[in-house]
Amino acid sequence: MVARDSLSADVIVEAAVARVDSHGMDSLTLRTLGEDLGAHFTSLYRHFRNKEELIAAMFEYVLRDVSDDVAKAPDEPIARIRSIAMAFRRALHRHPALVGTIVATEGTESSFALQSSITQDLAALGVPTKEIATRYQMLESYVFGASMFDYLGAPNHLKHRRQRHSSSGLKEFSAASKSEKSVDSHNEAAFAAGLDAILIAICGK
Amino acid sequence: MVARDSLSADVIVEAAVARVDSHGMDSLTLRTLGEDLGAHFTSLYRHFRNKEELIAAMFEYVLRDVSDDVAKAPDEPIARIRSIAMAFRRALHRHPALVGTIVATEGTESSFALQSSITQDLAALGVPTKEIATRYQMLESYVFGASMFDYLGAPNHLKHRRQRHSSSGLKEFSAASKSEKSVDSHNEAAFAAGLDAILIAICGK
DNA sequence: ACCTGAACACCGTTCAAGT
DNA sequence: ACCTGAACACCGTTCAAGT
Repeated sequence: MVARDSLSADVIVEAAVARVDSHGMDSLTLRTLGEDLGAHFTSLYRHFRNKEELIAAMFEYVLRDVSDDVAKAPDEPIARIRSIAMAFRRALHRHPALVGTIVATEGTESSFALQSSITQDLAALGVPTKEIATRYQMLESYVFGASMFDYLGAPNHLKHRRQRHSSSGLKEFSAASKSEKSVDSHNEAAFAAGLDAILIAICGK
Repeated sequence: MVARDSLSADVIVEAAVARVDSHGMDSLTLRTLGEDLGAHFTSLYRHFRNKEELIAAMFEYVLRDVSDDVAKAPDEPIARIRSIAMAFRRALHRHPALVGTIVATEGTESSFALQSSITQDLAALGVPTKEIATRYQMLESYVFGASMFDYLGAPNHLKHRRQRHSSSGLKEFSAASKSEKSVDSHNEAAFAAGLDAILIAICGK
């Protein structure tokens, strides 16, 4: 049905990302994806050994955006770490359903490069060598963890969070739950504030 | 096959939790669970409208442990919030595969009670009313998010994290990745330190 | 009333068959 | 060499049938 060789790993990954962006991770099946591409679903196995490998490629796809931002990050270690963390957050904010792909990855080249870079920044700040692993992990768990939690259920995460705020019945949450937009800005403000708190903790000697 | 009325919602939930504890969330299917219970898998529908409802009940099951600890929490607001957060963490540490159940829940009575309690603690500390929602969310995203990230892939999460530390090739991570036990204690130490950082940030005026 | 069994519409994955 | 089609072993869910 489809033109020969019109399928490539890149084309498939982009279609997969577009699908989860608009319909969520649950809607990603080989059959629906094949339909999006106008190809028989079994032909996807020519480019990916299995679904897990496709999902890992989707994660790499979002990491590519981050790498561009990292190149422009400032030199001062703390500002640099914050900048990298925010770049991750922005990438996931653009494709919230992709938080579900963090699961699958064993650790990619790009992620090791970032880990190495941040490790060096921490060392430059005078963090004792034996504390670096724990400090790094505080950052990693926070950035990925908070994003996972915030974006869970994408693309309906804002609707869900808003509903939860509303049905709590607490007056303190009525402003935040006014609209999906206000939920989103509260989300992002809370993330940035939490990141600053974590940064203060991990960058001290 | 099974004795009449031997099945109850509680029995099913406990069997489901036992299964995910030892074999992980992926292994939880109605068919395997029915086999564990010696019952036909379709008979589970007599107690839960669907699988999602069963998973919500599993989440409530872990919240029950937390409630006991909350009753014993100190009165001083900051210590109290820390104590509640650590109670959550401990409950999830006991059943790491249950982090996957956080997804499904819309917000349960128990969770609203905790939200209300923490909201009052923040108010007692003099946090401005209009900031409470954001502060609360910093805590919620941190506690659930970091735990989700740390325990992802349970019950093999320690093996995976250890592998990732090892294959990073960074000398700073060799001590942490010595054994699964050391990975675990680094995990928990990082969580506690991050929690303290978040607490400082959210409890200030 | 409670449990079983067959059936349905979906999955991911494999592999022989077409061109 | 590349794509298709049929088949397989699984899912969650529904519902008529047994007792």
